[in-house]
Amino acid sequence: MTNAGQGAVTAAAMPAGTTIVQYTQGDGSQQFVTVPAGEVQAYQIRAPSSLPAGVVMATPTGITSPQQLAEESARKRELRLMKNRYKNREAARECRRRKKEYVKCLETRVAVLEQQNKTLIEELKSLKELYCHKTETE
DNA sequence: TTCGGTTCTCGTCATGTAGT
DNA sequence: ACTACATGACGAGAACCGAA
Repeated sequence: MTNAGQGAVTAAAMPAGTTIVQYTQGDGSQQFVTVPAGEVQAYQIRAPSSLPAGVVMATPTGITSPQQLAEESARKRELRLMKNRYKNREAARECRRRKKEYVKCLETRVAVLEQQNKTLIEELKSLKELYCHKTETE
């Protein structure tokens, strides 16, 4: 992350006391870093007009020591976990929605089959009666 | 009214699977 | 091998309900 460039920050979805910095790296890929509240000053915060309300740009300053790099990678790891959590939350919602829908479908099918079963039972009954009368008269 | 038990809902983690 | 996604399992909190 030493080649970090500029990025967007949105505080809205973050745990209290942290902010996310999104970097655009040299190769154009997006990277994220969580920034504890106390460290926000280490970034040069700007707010270009092209970004949505509540989003600002940030440029990190001087991350050079091994310790800082370790902290940085720890932040990256935490951020990755956070992003996974977010995605998984959505996935779980979707999964449950599908499951509900599936169960509803099954219940509908059960109702239809029960009705068919009733009809068939009635049909069988009347056929039996018909058959009985016929054999009686023979 | 309130307390304890039960059910529902949601977020998270772990794990399996398919696609690249 | 790595990644993204789907889903089961689990725990926490909310909602509901009947008994005291």
